[in-house]
Amino acid sequence: MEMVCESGTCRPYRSAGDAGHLPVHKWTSADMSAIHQSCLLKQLDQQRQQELFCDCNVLVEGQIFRAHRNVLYGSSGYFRMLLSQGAKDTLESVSASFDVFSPEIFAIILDFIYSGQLELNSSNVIEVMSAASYLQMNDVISYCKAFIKSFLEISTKEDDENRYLCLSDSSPLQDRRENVIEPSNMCDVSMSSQTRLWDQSEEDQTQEDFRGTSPQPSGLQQNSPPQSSLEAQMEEEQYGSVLPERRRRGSRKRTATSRLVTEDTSLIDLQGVVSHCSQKADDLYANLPSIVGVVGVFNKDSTPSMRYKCPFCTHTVKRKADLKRHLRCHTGERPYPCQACSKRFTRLEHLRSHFETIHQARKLVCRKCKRHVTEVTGRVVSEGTRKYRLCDVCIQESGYSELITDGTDGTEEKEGLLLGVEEDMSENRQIAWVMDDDDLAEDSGADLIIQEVEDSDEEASGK
DNA sequence: CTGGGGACGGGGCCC
DNA sequence: CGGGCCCCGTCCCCA
Repeated sequence: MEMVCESGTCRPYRSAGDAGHLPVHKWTSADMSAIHQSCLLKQLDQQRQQELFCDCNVLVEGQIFRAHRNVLYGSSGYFRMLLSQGAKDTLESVSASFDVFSPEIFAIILDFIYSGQLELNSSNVIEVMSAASYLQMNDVISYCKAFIKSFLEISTKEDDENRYLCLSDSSPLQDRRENVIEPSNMCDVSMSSQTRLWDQSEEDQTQEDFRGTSPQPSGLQQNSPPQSSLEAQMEEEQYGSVLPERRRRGSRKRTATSRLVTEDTSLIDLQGVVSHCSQKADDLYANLPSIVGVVGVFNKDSTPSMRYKCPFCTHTVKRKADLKRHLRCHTGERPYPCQACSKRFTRLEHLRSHFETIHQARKLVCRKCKRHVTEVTGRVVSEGTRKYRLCDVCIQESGYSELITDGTDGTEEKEGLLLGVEEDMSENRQIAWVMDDDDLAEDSGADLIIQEVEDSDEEASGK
């Protein structure tokens, strides 16, 4: 028995069970599967080019792309959602239109869907990745990330003890590049993508995710990009080996400080890439391609609204300045260090809020009884660099009253207490003492010194 | 174990 | 466009 691929591109196969013939090659099931998928994909691509059985029109900036809905369904989370909505109308042609990426970019995406060949270069990779993010094509995103990583000649970065980004001196650059995909004009991802194209279990899981988190895409309307699994994917990638402390703390989007995962090229952290390349949000922002600015949302009165899309996640913002601010959460940039405790912040207002709360006891609330106090009635208590207020009642109840000086020999008392703090701090223990408001200004950490620094500067000074 | 509060990060938007 | 305010979500700590 001889099996011949109809496309004529595959080599003939002779069954080993055929007594009359010895097998030409010893094919494994994996070979067979790959060949079958390759042949099937080629067939579908031929059908697409001949517009045979195409049941889906994709309109991109006025240009129509004909495709098969089942292929789109299997390749893109966005189309999966879109086509799921119209699943009952199986006999009617389905249309979708986009203005958020160019026809050229979509052609690259569509070629990838039908061939597994992704034509990436340095000038289109961001736009392709952005489009892939919109279309929820994680394979494409992963390979774009890999491409960028290799293109920028990046290496791994590691979290330092301060949980901030720094260059790792521990491993040679060469070693760290072993798992990097070298840049090329053609990024061949055919087998992996094809294999995943019809991976039902994964598809089910993905769809389950989309049901839970994504807004429903609508065919002819331009909506904000659906919540991609990219974010979850990136988060998962980021924290595959991230410090547990960092993972536990922080807000819902802990995107700033993370470790680059290099064991697998599919687990490449673009955010780490960007950070490692010492690109501040300003630089990143200045170099963003035009695709970042998108018209994809309609106001309530149906007028189009311009929004700016982050190239690294699905987030869109109204103002470019907000995008610039948002980019800091991807770059890990924390330009506002607290002079009192060395904690760093992405925004000046966060630093100010932190400083006033933690180091200046600006809250006129007794920390113990929560009652409102005044500058006079609320005495400032200090624990290390931390300060807070206690009302007179709570001070007496807590026994801190013994530490209050009568003003005549207060200097000695305070000096003694301060010395006591230092001694106890050396034993990793803290002791409280009471200060007047005037003491705040004298305390080394009392005045907020706003000093915008770069991470690299801070690291250098730290070393 | 659980609920409340504090600290912090991030988005929207006004000035 | 930057600064700042407000709001909300998340995490951690503590009673």
